[in-house]
Amino acid sequence: MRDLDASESDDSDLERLIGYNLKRAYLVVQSDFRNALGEDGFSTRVFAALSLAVTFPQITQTALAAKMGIERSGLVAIVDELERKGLLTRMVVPTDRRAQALVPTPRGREAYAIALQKVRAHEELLFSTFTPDERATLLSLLRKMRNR
Amino acid sequence: MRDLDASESDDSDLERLIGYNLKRAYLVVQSDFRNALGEDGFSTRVFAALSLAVTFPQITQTALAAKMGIERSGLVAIVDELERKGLLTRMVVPTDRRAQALVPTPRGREAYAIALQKVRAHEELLFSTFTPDERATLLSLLRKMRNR
DNA sequence: AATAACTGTTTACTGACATAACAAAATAGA
DNA sequence: TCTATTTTGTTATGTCAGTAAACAGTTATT
Repeated sequence: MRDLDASESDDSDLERLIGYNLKRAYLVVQSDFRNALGEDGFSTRVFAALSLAVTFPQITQTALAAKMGIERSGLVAIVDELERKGLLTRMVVPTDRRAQALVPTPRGREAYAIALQKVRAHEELLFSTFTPDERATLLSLLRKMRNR
Repeated sequence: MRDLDASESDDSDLERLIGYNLKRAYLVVQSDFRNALGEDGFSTRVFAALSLAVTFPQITQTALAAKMGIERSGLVAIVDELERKGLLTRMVVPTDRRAQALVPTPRGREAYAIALQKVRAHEELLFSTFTPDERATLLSLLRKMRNR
């Protein structure tokens, strides 16, 4: 799904709204992401979950959902997928029998390392026309938005 | 749906990816948008369609879909909604009996003007901690992304 | 001991898209 | 001019990402 917009910079109200441009830019990244990771690759959210599980091993599902900014219920399917693929396991937490500690398997760590490289290469390509300065600026402005 | 992320700047791989930050920033804007427009307000895509119909009256559905970057089939429901609310009409194109020219009604123009003001006020609030320079920079970087 | 709160889960729902097929109409090619 | 191709709007169907509500089991509070 390429960007079909023929008249690129038509000077409409819409084009002057940050929100609209943010959405369009996000769709560009999103649509390229999967194709960068290939057929068997993760969706963005599964990649994000795996990344956080690798970075914070033994994280609980509630904590992970909070970090991702989604509901606990939504995380279930994501963890199911990663567990089914043998990339992480739900482990018992001795101190709290309700909770599940998410622990990446060795294969999970491997798969993540590979995926991360692909994602970085993908971003490298996507932002090849951006100077390092522009990338850093964009990153920090987006971070600032998240923190309101 | 507020941003539940407690540890704001945990220095994970994810936080260094532009794509991830873009997605999170987009979700912040998206979730605030509807609530800014109130109960009876438009969704982002309906607002976008109305905006373009007002800016380019008599635009055809195919052209509008192209401008929005979505498929023609997806636009049908959006135009249905706007027509049902009496904000625009599908008019006959004399030169091509297949096409429908989208023409905003006076009420449509009014509703759009009001909504646009609300959206702008919303962005003003959302970016209240941003300098004019930062806003302009963010806008131009996002535009640059869209054009690859 | 009783009540409240929390964890992971299921189920059902929504919104925002895509794809494929279609009839009616327009255009291009022979 | 006749035929074949393309285009327009539309319907039907499916997918993906997410929410909300309810639930059982467990832990915390009072």
